[in-house]
Amino acid sequence: MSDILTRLPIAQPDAPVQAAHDRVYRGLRQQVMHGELPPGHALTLRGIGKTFGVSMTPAREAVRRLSAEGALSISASGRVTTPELSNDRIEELAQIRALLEPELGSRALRRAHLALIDRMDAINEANARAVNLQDPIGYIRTNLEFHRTLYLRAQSPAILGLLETVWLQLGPTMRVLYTRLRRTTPPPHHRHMLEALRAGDDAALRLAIRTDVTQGLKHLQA
Amino acid sequence: MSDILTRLPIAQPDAPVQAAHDRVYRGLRQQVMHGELPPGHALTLRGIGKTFGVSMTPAREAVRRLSAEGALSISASGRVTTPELSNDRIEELAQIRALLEPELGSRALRRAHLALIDRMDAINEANARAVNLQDPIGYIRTNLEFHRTLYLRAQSPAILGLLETVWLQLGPTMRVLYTRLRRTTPPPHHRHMLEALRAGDDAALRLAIRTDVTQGLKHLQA
DNA sequence: CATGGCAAACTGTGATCACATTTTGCCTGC
DNA sequence: GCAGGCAAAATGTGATCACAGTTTGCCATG
Repeated sequence: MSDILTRLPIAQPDAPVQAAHDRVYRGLRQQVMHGELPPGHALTLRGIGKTFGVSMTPAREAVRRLSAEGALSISASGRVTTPELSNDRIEELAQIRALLEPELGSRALRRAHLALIDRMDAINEANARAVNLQDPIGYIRTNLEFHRTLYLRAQSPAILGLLETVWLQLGPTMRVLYTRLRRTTPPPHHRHMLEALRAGDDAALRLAIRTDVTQGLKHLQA
Repeated sequence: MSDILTRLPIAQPDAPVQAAHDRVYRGLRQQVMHGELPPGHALTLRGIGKTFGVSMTPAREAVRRLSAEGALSISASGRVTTPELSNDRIEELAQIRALLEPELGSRALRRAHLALIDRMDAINEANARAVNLQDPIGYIRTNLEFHRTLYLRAQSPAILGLLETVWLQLGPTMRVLYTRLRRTTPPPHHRHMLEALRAGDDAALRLAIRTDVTQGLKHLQA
């Protein structure tokens, strides 16, 4: 049961032929978003190419695309690393999440049905298991999947797309955050979100989401 | 051919050495954001390269970066065009502006001073002149500059960066909008924004910005 | 006049290469 | 022991090329 949940959330039903640069892009993107790479981790085009079995050209395109989304930083001399965020930038990104995510939740609420809430419940349990296992990557993955499952219902691809780039930028930082504080209990506000969803309470849902988003990142401010 | 001539490195005393792909990126980005290209306009890598005097490689990188920001669309077969937005997507992007821009305005308000307001006033007059001249590109440019001048004061680069990608996506569409409705009066809410700024009234500023952003794009909904 | 098809032109993709710059690591001299 | 410097290795950049897929334009056919 949990095997399904640990799989990639975005499963393309019909994946025709993936261009090489797209395979590289997706692979790197998942590594960054799920916090598999620490902040400041260095990458090389030749190394990426070797990992994915392609030449430098597709690796460069994937890197260029990811750096445009803020998932990777490129130094003045062109070297590629995962970003190291300042506290100010983390605060800004948290603020963006606090603005966009309640809106997405509200839009999803109008279209939500019981099966959706049940699915979120299951993901939340997988999230709790990741907490018990002290598995930061699993924690980040299930946490994002919990939110994304709800927001997909909002039918607002532009907003969700923008939000995912924010998640991307926070990926390496969240890894540090969740490895450092070794939490022992799952995020309490996921329960509040589920309750508000069942009750159809828009204001309560917005508040629960905003609190969940804001609180998690507060702990990082050193 | 004059191929050799276009490839000769020309010594530029003042200009810092700018990577070729970055020059191409900036050039295309400005064309898109200022509405110099209509929605659906086709571009080719070889054509872009020729325009900027570079080979396909930097052109491809610039295009890849811009498509990651939503400034360009890439078809299934890899063809590059400016995006043609659906009404739903326009509504979403307007909603994002309505969420982010009041926040940026509010942050800027705390740091605003008289010289800033004067500068915005001057830009607004240039905007009015563009209206009189029926110059859509000038109108879009000065309109964005008006907003950006304010938001730069917010000292929130992450939020502003995200917002600029939204502007980018709306560029070609705004061109259509403003050429179609041939407005004869400048946007009235710019005045309200300036008044709220002078009064230091946060709530009034947020409302003025939200209205300005929302109203402009309402006219496009067919 | 409309339609189908086919060849030519066009276009994006990925590999490879030469080159300039940066980074690394070692070794000398103090 | 510690800088400083220098050569070697590593790295990103941009040009070029072959290739496959797509689009275009023209002509024959009905």
